[in-house]
Amino acid sequence: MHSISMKKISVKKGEILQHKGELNSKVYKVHSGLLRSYSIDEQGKEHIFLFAPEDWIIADNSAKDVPSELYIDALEDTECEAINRDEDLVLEPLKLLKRMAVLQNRVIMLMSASAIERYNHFLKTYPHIVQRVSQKMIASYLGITPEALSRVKKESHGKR
Amino acid sequence: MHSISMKKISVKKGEILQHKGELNSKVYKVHSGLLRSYSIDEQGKEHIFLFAPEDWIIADNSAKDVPSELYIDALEDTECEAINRDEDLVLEPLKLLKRMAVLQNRVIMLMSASAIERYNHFLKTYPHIVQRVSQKMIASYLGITPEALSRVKKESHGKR
DNA sequence: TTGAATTCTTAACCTAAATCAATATGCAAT
DNA sequence: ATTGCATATTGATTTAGGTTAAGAATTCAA
Repeated sequence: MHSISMKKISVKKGEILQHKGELNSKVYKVHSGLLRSYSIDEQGKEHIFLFAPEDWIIADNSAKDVPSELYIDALEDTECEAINRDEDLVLEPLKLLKRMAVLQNRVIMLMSASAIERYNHFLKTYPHIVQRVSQKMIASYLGITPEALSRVKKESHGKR
Repeated sequence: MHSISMKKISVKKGEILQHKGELNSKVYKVHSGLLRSYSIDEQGKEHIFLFAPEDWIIADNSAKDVPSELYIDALEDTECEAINRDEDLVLEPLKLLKRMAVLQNRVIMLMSASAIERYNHFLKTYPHIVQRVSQKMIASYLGITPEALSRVKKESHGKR
């Protein structure tokens, strides 16, 4: 038997908690503040994978023996704790299922909804995050350019 | 203590195992054959979420108290077993992590890769499935039209 | 085996969103 | 306050992929 390790961590806005390519990546549980995970593609473009505000859990989900795909950094000063991936599995199985649900929704949205629809869905689903991050970040999360988001917002003024 | 329930199920090609909107959806472990999950959007368009060949697990991942988003049906005659979602969590935690990894990859691909790139990635990642399903199905999985896939294949002839 | 029904390919045209570029607005640091 | 820098908006142009349509190739049922 071994005791469970949970390191408390303070991260300043802008600090990178985890780099792409790292091997035994951790799971982070956010107590206060805001973390995000993102990838950078071959053309150097950033794509936000997930926002993690208070009480969310964020991690790279690559297989354990494979280098991580995602960076994780802080969009606000953040207090969180680092948990080992296998321990997370045992500790909070229900949160893990919830994360799966979020991912499933994300895939469905990306495959079947237009930019406007994705934006409106985002507003409804994450009303608290919208005010805390830049348009640029939201656009990146939606999989569109900031320019496209700006135009989309103008259009939807009429419609709601 | 309660015993774990696992029902063996035989599904004929074309049969629907699970409908969108169902409430306590099951997790299916495929022994032989091929299942798929898919959604149908407001315009009536089908989007394949996942292929599940031998030894894969397929399920709707919506929150337990929420109606399922996905249909599951058989692309080939299939032998599988139905497992309750909470039991699946305990039984095969490592497979669950693997499913997360697959989903993460899928999101990254959808956000940052072109149709050609997604197709080539699919070929590399699922070489066995490619031969067993129609172009139409692959296109649907990739999030493009069959016409676009046809074009993409012609283009990549030169390149590899 | 033959007809009917999908599926696949190809082409012409259309549209949503990307790219490029210029200006405007906001914000942080001195 | 003033400079500098990132963000946001707007416009002009391009492009990847969607749509429509028609023919060829496969699959399927009787």
